[in-house]
Amino acid sequence: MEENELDELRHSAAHLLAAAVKQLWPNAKPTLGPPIAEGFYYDFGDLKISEEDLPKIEKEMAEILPSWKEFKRIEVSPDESRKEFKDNPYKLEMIEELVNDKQKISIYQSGDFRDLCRGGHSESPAKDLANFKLLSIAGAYWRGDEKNPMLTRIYGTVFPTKEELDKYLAQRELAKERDHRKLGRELELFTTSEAVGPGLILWLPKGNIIKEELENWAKETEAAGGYQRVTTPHITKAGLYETSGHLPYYKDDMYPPMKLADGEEYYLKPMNCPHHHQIYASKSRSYRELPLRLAEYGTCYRYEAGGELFGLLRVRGFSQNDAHIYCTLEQATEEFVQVMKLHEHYYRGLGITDYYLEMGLRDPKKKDKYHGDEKMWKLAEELMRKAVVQLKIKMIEKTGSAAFYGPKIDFIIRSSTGREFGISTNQIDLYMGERFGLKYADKDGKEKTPVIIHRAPLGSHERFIGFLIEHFGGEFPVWLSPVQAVVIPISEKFGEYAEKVREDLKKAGLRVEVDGRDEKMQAKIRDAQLQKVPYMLVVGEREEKADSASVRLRSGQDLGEKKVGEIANTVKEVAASRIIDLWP
RNA sequence: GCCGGAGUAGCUCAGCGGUAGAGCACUGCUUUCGUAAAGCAGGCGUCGUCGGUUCAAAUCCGACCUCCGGCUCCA
Repeated sequence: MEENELDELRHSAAHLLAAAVKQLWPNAKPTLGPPIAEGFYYDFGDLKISEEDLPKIEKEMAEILPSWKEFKRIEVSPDESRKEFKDNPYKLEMIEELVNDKQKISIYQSGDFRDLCRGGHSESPAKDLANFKLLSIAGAYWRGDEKNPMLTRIYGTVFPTKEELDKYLAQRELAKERDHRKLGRELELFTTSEAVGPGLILWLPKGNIIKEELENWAKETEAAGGYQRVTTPHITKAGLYETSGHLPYYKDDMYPPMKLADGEEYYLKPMNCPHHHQIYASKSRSYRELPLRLAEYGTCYRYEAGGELFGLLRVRGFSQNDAHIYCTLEQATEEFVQVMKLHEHYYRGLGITDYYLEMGLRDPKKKDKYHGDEKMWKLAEELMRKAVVQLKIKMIEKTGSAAFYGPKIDFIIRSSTGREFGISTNQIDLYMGERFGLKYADKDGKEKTPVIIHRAPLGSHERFIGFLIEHFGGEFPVWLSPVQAVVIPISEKFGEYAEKVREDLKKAGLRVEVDGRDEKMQAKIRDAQLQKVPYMLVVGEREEKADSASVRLRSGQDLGEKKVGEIANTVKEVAASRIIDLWP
């Protein structure tokens, strides 16, 4: 089915939903009901319902549906429409907008239900709309503006066939199973504590292994890419953010300052850039030093609004895979290309194939929200576009989502559950160098201001690991697996041999545990399986005699008996090469 | 921050005015086992916090905190 046909189907289902709601709650005020990526929603004013009402609404929808032979378009005059929707201030507002824009006003009628609508419906709704399902209920601001009243939104979906609907619902279930918050608890990766504070992640030993492995990878990769590592403190004087210009924009999103006895105010750092700029400024720089690439897993704190917090994906404290590249204007595009390639290198390594770019541009109606002159904005955009063109990565544009000091390019990656993660923000920044008075001596002896590239390919540990958990469903590649192998003695008699196998593998640098509990082998396999341990090494009499272990992969595959030396070498190789396969 | 929902054992959840429950996990004993759960026994809790109503509150009411579904926001 064509995309717009699917949209028509979904938009039609939104009408059906509104009809059912009107039937059940005559005072409800339908507002807007568009199709969205995975279905549709309809927003209602003056409707107070809960999830338990959804089946009732579905039933009503099913009852109404057979009477919907078609959508009939009726053009009406402004006055007629004002009269018809006199009780619905939201529709009246839309009518006035249509009148102002000199647009025709149309009403679509299906069965007994009439709705103000510009059209785009299925041809024979009674037939087409059978496979719908209401999914959830939520609040949403009228017109998406938080100053407006809160409406009640009902989400649903519809598909041309029952098979497609079932498939979609199964996918939703899978995503639920893979939710990083659920797996994070079950696999003992991270936790939070009310005593510590919301949005502040406590990494458990197993989660910390993933964090450190990633960090080591980034350090290695970036060292090879010419980055130098630095470390900067977590707090800083308010003046630094006055210089950067962030303070007026982000004061409310920062933890309030600590006031010292001498009157000085210190903030927890919400980003690393200004600190790195201070390192740049610590001595006089020559063009010969450029590009100067300063990298740090910098820990930042942002006081995100309470309702924003979400597992590992939106937190108040996070460690960013951050770096700033100081370079000449001529070097900027090539450096930016390298940064993009670095992203792709990381993604390839983790089997992430589904990603695209989003370019954040200024909202042309709100130019006073941004700093810097027209020329600077145009040039920054141009330099970044030049880089993107070379890489042929799909890019969409989004007006209004630039930083206050320049356009930006975000990488959006999609996990195997379909969830999208905005993972890294990149910029060619022609503004902050000036603002911080950064200089270098050029060939001709003149002082010039460096261009600054901001980049963080792996985003923050928190969000990136949140992504990885869902992407792999907890089945991490061997190099990231907190426990790489479990030795399972089939009875207590082989406990000693199991310990010896563990020692041998430990010597090879692997993370191995022995499950020495007084349980049946089947139970131990089940538990290792639930912990998603890549290798289960079963040992009994045969293995003890042969200095071997029977290898079961978490895929369920039984590789049979292998010499301990071979297992150690193979697993060591698999881990060291950071591949995703378990047994090449 | 806003709308809606929820907080009971480590986890999943039942109980909804009259002395706190189950399964899993945990501990002990029996069992010594060949590729996804052996059996028996035992300990398990300020029922999110504070306040109120009541002879009596996990249960009813209020405020706050935290979490969940969204909205808005994300340097």
